[in-house]
Amino acid sequence: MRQKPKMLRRRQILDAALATFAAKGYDKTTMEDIRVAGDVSKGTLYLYFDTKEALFAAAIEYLFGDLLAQLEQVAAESHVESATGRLRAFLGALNRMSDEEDERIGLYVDFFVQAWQHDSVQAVLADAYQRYITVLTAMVQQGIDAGEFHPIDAEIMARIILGAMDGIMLQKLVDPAVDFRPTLHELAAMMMRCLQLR
Amino acid sequence: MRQKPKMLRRRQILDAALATFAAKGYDKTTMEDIRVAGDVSKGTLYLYFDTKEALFAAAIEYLFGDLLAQLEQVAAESHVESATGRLRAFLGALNRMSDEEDERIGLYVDFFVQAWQHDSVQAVLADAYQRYITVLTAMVQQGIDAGEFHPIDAEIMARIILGAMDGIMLQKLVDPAVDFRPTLHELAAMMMRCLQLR
Amino acid sequence: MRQKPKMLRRRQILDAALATFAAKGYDKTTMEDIRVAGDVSKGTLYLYFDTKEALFAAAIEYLFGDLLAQLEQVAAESHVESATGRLRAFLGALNRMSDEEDERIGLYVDFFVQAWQHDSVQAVLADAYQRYITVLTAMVQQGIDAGEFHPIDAEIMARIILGAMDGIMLQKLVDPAVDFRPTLHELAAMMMRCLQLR
Amino acid sequence: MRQKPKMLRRRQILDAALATFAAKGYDKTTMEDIRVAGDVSKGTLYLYFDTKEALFAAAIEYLFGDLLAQLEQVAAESHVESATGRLRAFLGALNRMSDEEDERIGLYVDFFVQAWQHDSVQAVLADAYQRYITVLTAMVQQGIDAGEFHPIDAEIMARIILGAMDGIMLQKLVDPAVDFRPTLHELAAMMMRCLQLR
DNA sequence: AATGAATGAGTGTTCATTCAT
DNA sequence: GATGAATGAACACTCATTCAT
Repeated sequence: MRQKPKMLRRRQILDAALATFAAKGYDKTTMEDIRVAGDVSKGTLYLYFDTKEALFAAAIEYLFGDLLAQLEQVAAESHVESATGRLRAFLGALNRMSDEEDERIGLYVDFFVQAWQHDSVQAVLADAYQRYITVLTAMVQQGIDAGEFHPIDAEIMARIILGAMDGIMLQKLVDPAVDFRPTLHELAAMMMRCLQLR
Repeated sequence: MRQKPKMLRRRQILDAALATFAAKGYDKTTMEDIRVAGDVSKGTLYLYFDTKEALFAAAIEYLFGDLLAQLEQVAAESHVESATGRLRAFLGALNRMSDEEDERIGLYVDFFVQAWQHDSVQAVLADAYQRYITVLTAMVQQGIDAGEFHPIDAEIMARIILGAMDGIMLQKLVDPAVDFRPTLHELAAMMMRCLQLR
Repeated sequence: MRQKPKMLRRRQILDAALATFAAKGYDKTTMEDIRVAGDVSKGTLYLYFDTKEALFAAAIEYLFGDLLAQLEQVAAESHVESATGRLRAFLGALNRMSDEEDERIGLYVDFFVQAWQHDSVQAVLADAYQRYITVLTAMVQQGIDAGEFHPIDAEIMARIILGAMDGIMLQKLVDPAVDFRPTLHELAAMMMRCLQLR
Repeated sequence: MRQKPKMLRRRQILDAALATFAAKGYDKTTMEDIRVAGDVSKGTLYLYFDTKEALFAAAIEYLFGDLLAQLEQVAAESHVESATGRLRAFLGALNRMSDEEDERIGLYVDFFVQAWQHDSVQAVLADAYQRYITVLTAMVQQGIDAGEFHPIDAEIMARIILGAMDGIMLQKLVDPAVDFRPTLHELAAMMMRCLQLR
């Protein structure tokens, strides 16, 4: 195939990898599957990524890259509303994202399993997760500082919220028929209720 | 090897399988690993379980077997206290169990990933998960019926609680240094606060 | 294939490996080649030898095994003759062996090259070579002690003799048409002449 | 990169190739290794040499080129001494060269192994080896003609001497700790002793 | 019931070589 | 002439599963 700008080719591979990992999981995905999905040669795959593990880690980074940057910016910029309003909006955004990622839940959970087994994956996922936690912790803390929320430990709160969302989506793997949206919605409402001072 | 009562031999294999799956995850565990851990021959392994997948599913069932029966009994029997007190006790029991299962978190998450990929695993895990949900839903419902809790959807509440616990433990895979006990503890407290009528 | 006594199967593989290594050299020989030559399955190959390198090392050991044992016994037993006569007989035996190993010269040289690159091969070859040196050194030393030979350093003499034989055979790889027998013969004669006291 | 006179670029590649082949052997050396060592592009490599095999053959030629020309000249020119003195000097020179080539012994032996497998390598090595033999044969013959040496077959003598030197160095691959200089020295002395008429 | 030797399809990875720029 | 991205055939090795004993 013709030469392409390196970054374009890289994306092409990462997109193929993500699609395949999302469909079959890390272990059942073969480099051959990715090769076919990405319409690249085996050699090219290894030209861009040293190992399957490295490709997986890169795919995680790639997937969370824009997403997190976006979230961080949103969290940093919105000066207008009350902390309450902003957190509510943020949770709404997270919920909407979860909706759209319906198909990728297996992949997300696989991230954790592979992080458990491969240090390089753990490093990347830890970084991404920490960024989620940091953003959410900051939002909660602002609410506390503004006197809008109960003075609880903001990071614990952040971990509860993110964990709960992940865990609820987990259920989809056990019963794909389940619609987790009402549960996520109720979770967000409940969290707000718990946080707010009366 | 001397013949053993079938059930004993079965347990021996399941224990070995659980220990190995818990250490290396489903995919990196080989039947040979299990053979060694269980001090059985290859042939015997297949005498008791048709495939690796079937062994994994059986291991899930085995692991949750006693546990769930116990929980269900506890939930059914304890007449004494208020619904509030009983739920509190139940959550406490769950938390304590989670503590002790520290080492098996990876395995638990792997259950979900394999359920995603293998129908037979999904069937078993779905059953176990449903039993958790059912028990917890019942306890919440009793509180509502007794006028102690807000009249929310009991199953959604159950799903939030179990999901949150799972999701919080998930974080351990990303950062093994994290101590999730305070988070779990705070979660339980918050759930009770949200539920209770004032 | 039917089960065979382990040692028989092992030999079957080693014979196939030796034949293939001798024909194509270590690097150009694939495990598949050996599999075919030995009429075994891939899996069986690895059941008996962990890696290609280990199989190569085992093949060296196997090849020199009987041979060296034989030589050592010959050297130890023949009480009858003079040291001169015995050394002459020994060199004659070595020459005859070299003759018959015509086809394997490439393999022998490959032993050295692979020993250079792989420690495990080096270890095995070093052991075999040392045994040759030890036997030959002993024979020379006996001649010196008996007053039949010049009092030179026996091990250096042994190294010269063995080295010269190897080096002369080396020439066959450069020009397969060359007949190294007269050269080997002359070498033996010359060595005897140099050693003997007049 | 700037254009260089063709021959300079060629040497740059050959030097890189020799260094790499000497370190890792023919088969473990990749064209990429040579590319890096030579600071050239992949394309340029193939611009100067059609295949890896051709590059190896060219490297052999390059390595022996000056060396042999030098030796041949030395052999042809030195009219002064007796044949005995000249052969002694020649062997001394060879021994000194061997000393310095300590690091390249693996490579030299690999020449023979690759010659065994690749005709093109064999052709080049055969040529170089023949030149060694020719030079040495001539020197021995001169000694015979001058009545200084026993009237033996000069070429056989040459083959014994060169072979012995090669074979003694071979031992270094089996035990890198061995110091072959005393052995080489003793070999030269012994050869002179055998040759000379008393 | 129990064994463990045997299997072979399948996997991640390498590397000499090509060719559009 | 020089480049380096792209290729794909080939390789060593793995492992779930079978079956003769």
